[in-house]
Amino acid sequence: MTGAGGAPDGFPVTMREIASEAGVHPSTVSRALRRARSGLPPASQRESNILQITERLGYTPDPTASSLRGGQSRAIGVLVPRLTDTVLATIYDSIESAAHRAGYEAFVANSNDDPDLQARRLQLLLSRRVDGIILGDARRDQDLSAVARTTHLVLVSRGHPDLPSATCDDFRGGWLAGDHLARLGHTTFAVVAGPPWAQTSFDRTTGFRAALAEHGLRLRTEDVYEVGFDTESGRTAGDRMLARRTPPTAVFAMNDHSAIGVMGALRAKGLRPGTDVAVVGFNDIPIAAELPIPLTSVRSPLQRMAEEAADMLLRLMSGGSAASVKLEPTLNVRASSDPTVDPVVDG
Amino acid sequence: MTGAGGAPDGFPVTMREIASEAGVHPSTVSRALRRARSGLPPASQRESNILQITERLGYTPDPTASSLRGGQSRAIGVLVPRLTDTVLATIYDSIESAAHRAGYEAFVANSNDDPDLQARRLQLLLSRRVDGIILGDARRDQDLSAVARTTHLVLVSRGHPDLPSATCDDFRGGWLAGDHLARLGHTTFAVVAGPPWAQTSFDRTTGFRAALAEHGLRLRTEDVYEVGFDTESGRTAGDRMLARRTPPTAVFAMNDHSAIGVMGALRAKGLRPGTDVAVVGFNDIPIAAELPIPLTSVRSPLQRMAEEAADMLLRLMSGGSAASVKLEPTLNVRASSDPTVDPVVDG
DNA sequence: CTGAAAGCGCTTACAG
DNA sequence: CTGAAAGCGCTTACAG
Repeated sequence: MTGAGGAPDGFPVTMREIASEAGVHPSTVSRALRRARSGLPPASQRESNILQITERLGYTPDPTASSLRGGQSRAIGVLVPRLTDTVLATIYDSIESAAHRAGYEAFVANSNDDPDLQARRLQLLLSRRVDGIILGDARRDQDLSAVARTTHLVLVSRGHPDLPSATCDDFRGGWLAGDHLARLGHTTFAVVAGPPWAQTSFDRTTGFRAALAEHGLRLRTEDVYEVGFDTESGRTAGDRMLARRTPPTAVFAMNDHSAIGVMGALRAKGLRPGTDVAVVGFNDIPIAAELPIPLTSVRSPLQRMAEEAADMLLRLMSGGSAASVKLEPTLNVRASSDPTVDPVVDG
Repeated sequence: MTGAGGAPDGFPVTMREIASEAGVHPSTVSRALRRARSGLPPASQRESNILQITERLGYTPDPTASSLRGGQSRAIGVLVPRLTDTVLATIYDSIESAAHRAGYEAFVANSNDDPDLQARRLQLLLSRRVDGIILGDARRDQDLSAVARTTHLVLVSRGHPDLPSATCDDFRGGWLAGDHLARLGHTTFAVVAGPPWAQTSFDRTTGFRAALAEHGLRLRTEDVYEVGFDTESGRTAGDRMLARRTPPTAVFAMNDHSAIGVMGALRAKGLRPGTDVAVVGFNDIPIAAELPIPLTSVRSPLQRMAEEAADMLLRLMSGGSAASVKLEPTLNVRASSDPTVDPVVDG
C-alpha cells in the first residue's frame, strides 16, 4: 500500500469502516456519534462499542461530507481587511477561540480592503457553506443587505447602521484624544486617518473634532490625512505635515502603527515626540508601552469586541436576535504626548 | 420564499439549475466549466451558452461537493504558531497570495505553539481534505514522518532535517548580529531566545555564539533567556538581565517585538538603547526603522520565504520534488546598536 | 460532444 | 434501537 512515486497515501478512516468493524450499519454509527457529540451517554452496548472503535481508529467525520448532506457546516467565516495588522489579527484570534469554545470552526479571509476582493472572498466563504459570517471590513457606503439575506451576518470593528455590530465607541475614543491634546495647550493639529470608507476612522475623526470644538479649537480639512492604518501611511503623512509652513504640534493617528510612522517622520526632522510634537495613537497594542518614547494611545477592548461579535453571531445562528454593542475606550497617557509621564532618561 | 423568522434564506445556485436552464445534462455543465477553468475555449455552441448562463446566475461550484467527489480540494492548509505575530501573519499572507495565483485556496490554523493543539489543528486541516500543508510551527524534536506520509508537507520558517523547508539562514543571521556587536567592542551579552523547540531560535543562538567565538568571546548558558517571541517576553527577559550584578551591554533578541520589550526594560531602568546598551532584533518589520530610537535588526526575507514554501508545495502536489532552500539574511544597522547611525536628536 | 449512471462520505426521515 | 434507502452537489468513467 505504500506509494511508489513518493506521493503520500492518505487513508482517512471512513464511517463505513467503523460500521463494518462494529458489525452495524453506517447510519447507526452516525447516530452514535451524534449522541456522543451532544454529550449524551451511549444509548446501548453497541453504541459504546462504536465509540471505542472510533477512538481506536482515530476516526473523525469528514466535515465536508456532513455539511453537504446535513446543511450545517458548524463553521463561521471571518473577513478582515488585513491580517498583517496586529489589530485585526488579534480580533480574529479571539473570534476563533470563541468559535472553538462553542464547537464551531472558523475560517479567515483577507479582503485587502478592496471591494472587489471583498465580494469574492465573501463568495468563497459562502461557497464553503459557512453558517454565518463576521465582517471586519465593512464600508460606510456599502449595501450589505444582499449578504445579510443570504447568511447570518455580524460586523466587527467597523459598524454599519443597518446591521448588528460589535465596535469600540470610536467617537468617544477620538474625543478622548482631542480633549487630552487640547488640555495640554495645543492649538495646531493633524489627524492621520484611515481610508474614508472606514467607519472607525470617520467616527474617531468626528469625535476628535468635537472635543477640539469644546475647547474652541478647529480641525481644518487639510489637517486630516486620509492615508491608511500602517506604519508607512504614518510616515508618509508625517513627512507631508512637517513639510508645511506651520506644522502641527499635536498629531492623532488612528492606529499605533501609523503613530510610529509619524514618530519616524519626526525623528528624521530632528524633532522628538512628546517634547516637540505630541503623538497619540489608537488601540494600545503591546509595543506601545515599551517604545523608547512610550506611546500615548486610546485603548480599545479588542478581545471583548471580538467575543461580543462571536456571541452575537452564535445567537443569530441559533435563531435568536442580536443588538449592536459599543465598547468603551480608555486613554493611556504616556511620554509621546506628555513628557512628564514616563520621562525619557538621557544617557 | 422570504423567511418569516428572520432567518436568512440562502439559495445557492446549483449545477442542476444551470443544466435545466441550458437544457442539458448536469455532467455537460461540469465538463464545460472544467474546460473553461483550464483556459480552453468552449468546445461547442452549447458550451458557450452554458458559460453565459453560469455567469448570469452568478453560479460558483460548491467546492466541498467537488472535493468530495473529485478527491482534490485545490486547497492548502497553513499551520502557524501565532497569527498575532506580524512575522507569521506576513508569511501566511504571502503564502495565501501565492496559492491564489496558482488557483488554490488557503486555510490557516493557529497552533499556539502547543503540540496537542498542533496535532488537532493538523487533523482539522486534513479532515478538510486539503491537498497539502505548509507547517510554520515545526518542533526540533518532532517526528513529522506520519504527517508527511498522509499528505504533501513543506515547512516554512522553522526547518527540520527530515523534511523540505523554506527558511532563513538563521545561523548566518545570528552570526551577523554577534559579529556586529563584537566589533563594536562589547564583551558582555544577552540573548533573548524563543522556546527551545524552535529551530530558528536554536540556529540564531548558535550562529551568534559562533561569531562571538571568532572574536574570542563567550556566551554563557545563563546569558540565554528562553522566553518567547513577543513583547512581553522581551520585557521579562530585559527586567531579569538588568537585575543582575553585571548586566550585559549588548542584547540580541530573536524577534523585533521582543527587542522592543527589552527597550522598555531599559527605559524603565533609565538606560538608553544604543548608548547604554546595544539592542539588535530580528526580522526587520516595518516599525523597526521608524522607532524613536530605530532598531538594528537582521532582515529575513519573509515574503520570499513564503513564496518558496508555496512553490515547493505546489511542485510536490503536482508530482515533482522539492529541495530545501535557505535564504540569506542581511543586517540593518541603526541607532539601537550604533548611535552614530541615525543619531537621535535631543530636543 | 453528450447523456445516464455510479459514487465521494455522510445524515435523515421512514419502517420495522 | 437499528437497517435500508434516498440524496446533498458534484465529477468521472462508460456508452453512444
